[in-house]
Amino acid sequence: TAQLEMKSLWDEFDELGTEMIVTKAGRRMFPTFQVRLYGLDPMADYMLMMDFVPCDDKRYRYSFHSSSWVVAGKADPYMPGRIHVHPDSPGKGSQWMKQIVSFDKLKLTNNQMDDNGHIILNSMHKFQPRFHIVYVNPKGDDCSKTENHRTFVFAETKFMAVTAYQNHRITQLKIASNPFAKGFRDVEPNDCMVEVLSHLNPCGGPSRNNHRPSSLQIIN
Amino acid sequence: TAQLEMKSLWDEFDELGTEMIVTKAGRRMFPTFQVRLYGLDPMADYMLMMDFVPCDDKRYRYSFHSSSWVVAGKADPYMPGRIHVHPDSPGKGSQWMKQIVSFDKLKLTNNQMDDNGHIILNSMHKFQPRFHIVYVNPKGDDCSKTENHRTFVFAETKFMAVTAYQNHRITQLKIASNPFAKGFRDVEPNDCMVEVLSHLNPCGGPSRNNHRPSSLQIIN
DNA sequence: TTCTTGTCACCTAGGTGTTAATAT
DNA sequence: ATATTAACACCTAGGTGACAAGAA
Repeated sequence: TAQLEMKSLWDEFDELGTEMIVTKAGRRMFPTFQVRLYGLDPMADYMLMMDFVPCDDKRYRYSFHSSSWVVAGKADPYMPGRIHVHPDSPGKGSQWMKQIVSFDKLKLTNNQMDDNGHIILNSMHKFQPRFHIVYVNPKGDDCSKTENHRTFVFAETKFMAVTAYQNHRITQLKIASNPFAKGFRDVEPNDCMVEVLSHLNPCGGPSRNNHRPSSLQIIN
Repeated sequence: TAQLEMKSLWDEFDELGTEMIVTKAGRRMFPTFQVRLYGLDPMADYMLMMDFVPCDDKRYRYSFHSSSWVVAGKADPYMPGRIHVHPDSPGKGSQWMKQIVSFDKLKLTNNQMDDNGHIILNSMHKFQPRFHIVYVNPKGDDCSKTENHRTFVFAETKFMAVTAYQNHRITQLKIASNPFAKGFRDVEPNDCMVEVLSHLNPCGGPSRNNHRPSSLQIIN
């Protein structure tokens, strides 16, 4: 069995409509897809992997008027998606279970010609990440004889691929929760941010920010 | 078989008498111990590891008068050294051979109570790094039946463990060749440095350095 | 109009030797 | 005297959204 890490953060994003940036060079996901595993055979070898499937065959655009995503036609053609194999694969069950498994090396791109092994997604399309555990048979590899593959889908991790954020509330939640975006935080985390930052370091301290004026800014 | 990477850089250090810093928190080696492997069974599993053995049972001190290391007594007691297992272990022969194997996660410490898994060394003692390839038998693990272990020693990688550099020429060579010490370079790499920097980026460009006056400094 | 691209300041994270203070 | 420690400025390396310019 597999349990999604940071589920409450994923839920917050999902309620707003998660967006993930795709770039030519490849962009990491945030939140990062992380799972905790239970019930594996400690001695057996497993491959862990992820892929992404379209949620529907529609293309979307963001309506700033209604602050929501609206259908903008039929989906662009989608090749059978690439599979991202966790770099620690193959590994023993005991190894995978003794700590959280993090897919932080996985990157998303919109470059159909990508040769860096990144996951290729169509922008303005909706995707569902999937997580796979594959049991590696040591020798007698009788294909399709035993159940050797298991797939997990966490609905709260679905997202819209974008080249630039559309929903401003998503942008703000990313800035508030992603440590690498700390440079864009305008105010110190206080009362009104508690529910957002409770997933992370609760004592983040004030941020310094010189790129834009702000009356609440703390300069030190 | 195994081939030492950056051998010419190791040789330069060895001629001066290599020194490696040990700290309580753990310090990486520089140069990093890296090898290129050949002749492994592509399908077989191997563990790759390193350990460190004393070169002698002496304790040294650096004589600034003679600019050399002199014996300063008998060696401090030395526990059987820890073994550093390469984090990609176990891995298939094909994996190990398709790229340089780098022990850049290995750290040296002088803290006898270290619980971070770092290599514990006595300061002011001389050590010889060793590299081991261990063949992992899949099932019938009859111990000491077949030769399943191989050790490589590169004499040019021996070094003195220190808490602070003693030989100033070693300090200068570290600064000139370690990218992380670029902040201490006083002059741009030019003609007289070619043989040192030929192992690294030959077009390093000038460095900016404000912590000490220098008539040759380039400010931009 | 709508979407994409490239550059940038600002971060996180962590590897350097220096230096002054401390220990032995 | 000699050896060790801890804080520090200065790097490498790379992950952020903002922004202006470009493309469709």
